[in-house]
Amino acid sequence: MLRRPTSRDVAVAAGVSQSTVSIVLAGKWTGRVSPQTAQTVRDAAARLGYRPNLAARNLRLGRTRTVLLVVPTLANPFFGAVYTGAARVAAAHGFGVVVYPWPDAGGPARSPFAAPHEAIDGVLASSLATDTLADLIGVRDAAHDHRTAPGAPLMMLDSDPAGRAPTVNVDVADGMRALVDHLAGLGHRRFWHLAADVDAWTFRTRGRAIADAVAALPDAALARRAAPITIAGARAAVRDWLRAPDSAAGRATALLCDDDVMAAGAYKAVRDAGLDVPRDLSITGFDDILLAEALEPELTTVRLPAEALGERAMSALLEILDGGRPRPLSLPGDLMVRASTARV
Amino acid sequence: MLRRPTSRDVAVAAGVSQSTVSIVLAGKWTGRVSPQTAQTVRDAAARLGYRPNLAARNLRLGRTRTVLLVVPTLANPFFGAVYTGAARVAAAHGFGVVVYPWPDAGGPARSPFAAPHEAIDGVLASSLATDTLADLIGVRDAAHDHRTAPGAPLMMLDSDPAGRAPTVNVDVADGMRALVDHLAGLGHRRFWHLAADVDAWTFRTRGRAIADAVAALPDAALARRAAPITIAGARAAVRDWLRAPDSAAGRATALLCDDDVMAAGAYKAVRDAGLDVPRDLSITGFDDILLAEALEPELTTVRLPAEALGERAMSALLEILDGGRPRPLSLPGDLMVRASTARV
DNA sequence: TATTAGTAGTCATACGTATCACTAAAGCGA
DNA sequence: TCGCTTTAGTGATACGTATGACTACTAATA
Repeated sequence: MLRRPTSRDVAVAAGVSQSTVSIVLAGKWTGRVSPQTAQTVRDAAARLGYRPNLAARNLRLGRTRTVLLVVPTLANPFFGAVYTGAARVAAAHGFGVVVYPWPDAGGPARSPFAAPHEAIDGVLASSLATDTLADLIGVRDAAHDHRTAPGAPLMMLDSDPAGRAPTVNVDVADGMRALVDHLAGLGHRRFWHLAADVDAWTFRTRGRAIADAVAALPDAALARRAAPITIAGARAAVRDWLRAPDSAAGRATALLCDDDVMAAGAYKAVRDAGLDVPRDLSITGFDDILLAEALEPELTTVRLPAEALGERAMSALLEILDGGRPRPLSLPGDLMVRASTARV
Repeated sequence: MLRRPTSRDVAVAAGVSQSTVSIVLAGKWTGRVSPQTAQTVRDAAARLGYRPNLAARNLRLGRTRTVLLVVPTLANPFFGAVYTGAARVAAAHGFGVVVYPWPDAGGPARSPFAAPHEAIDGVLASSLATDTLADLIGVRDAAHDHRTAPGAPLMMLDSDPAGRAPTVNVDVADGMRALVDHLAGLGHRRFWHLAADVDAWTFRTRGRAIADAVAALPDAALARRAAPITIAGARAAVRDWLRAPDSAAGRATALLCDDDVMAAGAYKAVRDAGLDVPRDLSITGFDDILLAEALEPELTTVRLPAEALGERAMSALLEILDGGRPRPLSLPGDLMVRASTARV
């Protein structure tokens, strides 16, 4: 019956005590063990294929060097990129990252901590309602001591900065303003905003930014409709809009979509109506997912710095774990001017 | 100094011993504790907000009820769907799933087990080279006892069934055959195959299936070129191909792409050449990602049952953990006939 | 009454690690 | 030789849980 080797097995093999093995393999405490002994221990460990038992280590230390990354869904590659950035920074600090899609998996009723990932030092959450999540996991006060969740420190990403947890965000307002300014520069004055029918900070912010930017233009008009974030949903909404434009403003010359996927649906509705993008209607998206470049014409949109966002958020969370208080941060998006926008 | 409550704290609050708390909260062992006592314990636990310490439990039990899901990347939503299916089945059995993108994060040199996720009962790996991975983590023999990784049981998904680990696959060959038959039914006889330049089982299988299916047609011709799985890469390859068709067969009337993304690139190359899809060239993809429906014309492709795949693979892995030996399994893909294929 | 069977719960222990408190030996100046 | 410091290592312990072995008590049977 093969058994996984423990530090005690290594100790026996190396002819030292278990304490010595632990000291050597921890790496610190140099000077407590002679170089020769240390080498003997390391050799024995390698020979036996020893790997520390993490459950035991975590129990002993009361921390796990693991961070939970909560994302709304893995169906959107944006969150994959956030993970990549976060994991890179975490790994550089000896931390691991566990991904948990929520509420995508398990549904809103099931707390992320109903999952067996509970052995966690901190939580990084993306694009979620801060306070809902904070309630679920119990945000750490300074009074709490340094144990594993619940009560783990919470860092938010792409979320309402007015919430209870510190945030790292994309400067969504700035990105939307760039889109509106780009369109205004092409002579557009009558705008439609196809809004995502999701109550999330990022979409509320996108809507407000459009309203503000258009309001700043002389003689500009703006109408707004909501639709689900799907190709079919956006297609239907824009189809109806084109058939029955709002009486006052008439048909817009530019359509700002909350999201690239909705823009894809808008393309279809425009074609359904026998019109052309961008000749009859300029269209913009937001996010710059793969889709944006695949569409014909290629979509003018704003690229979100997903990996950088993950990196900065993880840095901030690690700072919190070290007792720091990171300041709120905003990263700019990149305006990607492509072929879906044209002069009126 | 607030401390996270332990089972001992609950015991004190309920006026019983720690063992009793453990027995009650484990749920089994019924009959060992009277209903009244059990209720008292549960009340106390709820009042204190007690949550078991997983590190301690894992150490004690020698297992974690957690499975590692290794996927090549999270940039592809296919793997998000695999996760969703796998997590659903796992949760129903009291297991959690930890996602690890590999080699996407960390690179090939870094074993998945360099990450602090090592406390794991089994590994589910998707779309990877079985033997490479098996070497890295050490596939479990029957001789090993039931401890955490390395040496954890391995279950593969969308991978070579001839490898050392059991597999759950999409019936890729059948899907490709369906595409070729569909095209043949539209009168096509001259085919191009735009192959992914990635050495993976699924792509090798796609290529072989196309070759076999075309060979089974009378008077049919097939040529093949490789390209990276990107819009730009596929676009360039198809552009060259259209400019300089292979001497013998001439320009094909149907282009089979290994992947939807490559099909998106092919669309662009066809337009660049002043041609039309599907009038001048029918195009097919594979996978049915969001892109397929966004393209204009919508792409004929094969939908992979990603969630079902995750579900079945997780079931099989749990069966292995129970000492079973699941049989290899293949799930059919769905032919999605859309507008990118037409009569010659 | 003596014995057995069943019920309700407690005691003690081990999982594998990291670290504090300790010791034995050696070095060293006076 | 004596005290003092430094070096190199060991012993013991606790983290929080689950569970086998045990006990105290009650009820049933002979």
